[in-house]
Amino acid sequence: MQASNDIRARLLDAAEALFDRHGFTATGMDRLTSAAGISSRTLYKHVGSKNGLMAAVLQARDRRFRRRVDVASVDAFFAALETWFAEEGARGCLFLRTWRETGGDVPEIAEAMSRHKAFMQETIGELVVSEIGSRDEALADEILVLFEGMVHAYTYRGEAMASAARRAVHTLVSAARAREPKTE
Amino acid sequence: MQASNDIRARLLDAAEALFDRHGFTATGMDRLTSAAGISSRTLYKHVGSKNGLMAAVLQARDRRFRRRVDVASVDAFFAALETWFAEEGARGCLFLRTWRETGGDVPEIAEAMSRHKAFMQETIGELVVSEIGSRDEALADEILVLFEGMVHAYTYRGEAMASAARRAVHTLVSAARAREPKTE
DNA sequence: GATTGTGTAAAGTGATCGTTTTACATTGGT
DNA sequence: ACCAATGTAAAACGATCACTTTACACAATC
Repeated sequence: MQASNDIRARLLDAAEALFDRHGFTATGMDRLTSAAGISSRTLYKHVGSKNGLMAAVLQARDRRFRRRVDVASVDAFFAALETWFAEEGARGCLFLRTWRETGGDVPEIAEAMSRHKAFMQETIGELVVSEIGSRDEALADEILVLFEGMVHAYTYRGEAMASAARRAVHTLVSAARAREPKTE
Repeated sequence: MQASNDIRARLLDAAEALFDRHGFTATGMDRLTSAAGISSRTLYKHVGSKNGLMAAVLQARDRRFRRRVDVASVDAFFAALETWFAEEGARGCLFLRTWRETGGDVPEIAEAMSRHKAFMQETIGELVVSEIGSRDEALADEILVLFEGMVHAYTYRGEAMASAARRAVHTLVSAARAREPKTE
């Protein structure tokens, strides 16, 4: 059981790196098995199929991501994103990328994407409350656009896009506070 | 020559639709030839390879996109984007998607992506000038993040993300105007 | 100490990949 | 009338695809 967890963790780590770097469709099963150091028989025993492997990878990535952005303020949220990119590199949202690469036609992948994005929306909504003092879905949506924009623009423009997003989010929050000064 | 242009146009149209809908790697050459109604020999005579086809598709798409966003104000720019999405659907930036799907390893595709993104940056920079009265790279970068965010968030949240982006861009431009009131 | 579970290595499944080739029909210009 | 260009249909190319199967090794459990 412990060895089984080891194997699964090794597989998911290797698969996440390969899918992220080379794309889902372009990564063959032989590359995955040899990178994880396991046989193809074992891989299929554990995750059933290539789609199943991707779904497991996305679930693990989502868990890791949630831990990373468990912070108290909007600015800390964007700072956490910036740290993630600096440490792991930024190649765009793996959920969206895989969802689109498969034409949205793979249910397990579409659902993993939906869950992840719903969590992001809820997280930002709560951060807005702690910033503004009340729910403000309009502001939350604006910040969601900035979040998504930073994730993707960072891939080709780098750190400048992180600074831009943080400046913009500060301006938007200030404007919202001035508009509706419930707290302070 | 006229028939040759017809064939090429038909090929690029069909290929763009298939690549956009199903992804670059997942779309096979037989699907492309039968959708365009041409033989594989003709396809290879015209574009040389699958990568060459994608590069040609991206170049045509870039031309079409530039015509669409040839507008006079930042708000008109986002309005043009919204119209594009309403008419053609939004499945994320085809340049970024294809670039990442190929791991950034196909030079012709990487260059098409770079050219397109450089144009976007320059276009937004000029729109900021006409809005603010002078160059403001910081504001332009913030708007670029909003643009990229709208493109990708629209794929899973729809029109709400277009409204959010337009609200946010208005707030950012107003704040910049208040900060640096060169022209009125 | 036989059984059950879980692993490996490696060959084999048929299908599909991108690309080339062969053979032939149609066309427009000199 | 002929030649060169440009198209089609279809077979063939070897490679690779996701996935399964066969045969075997080493554990721990009852």
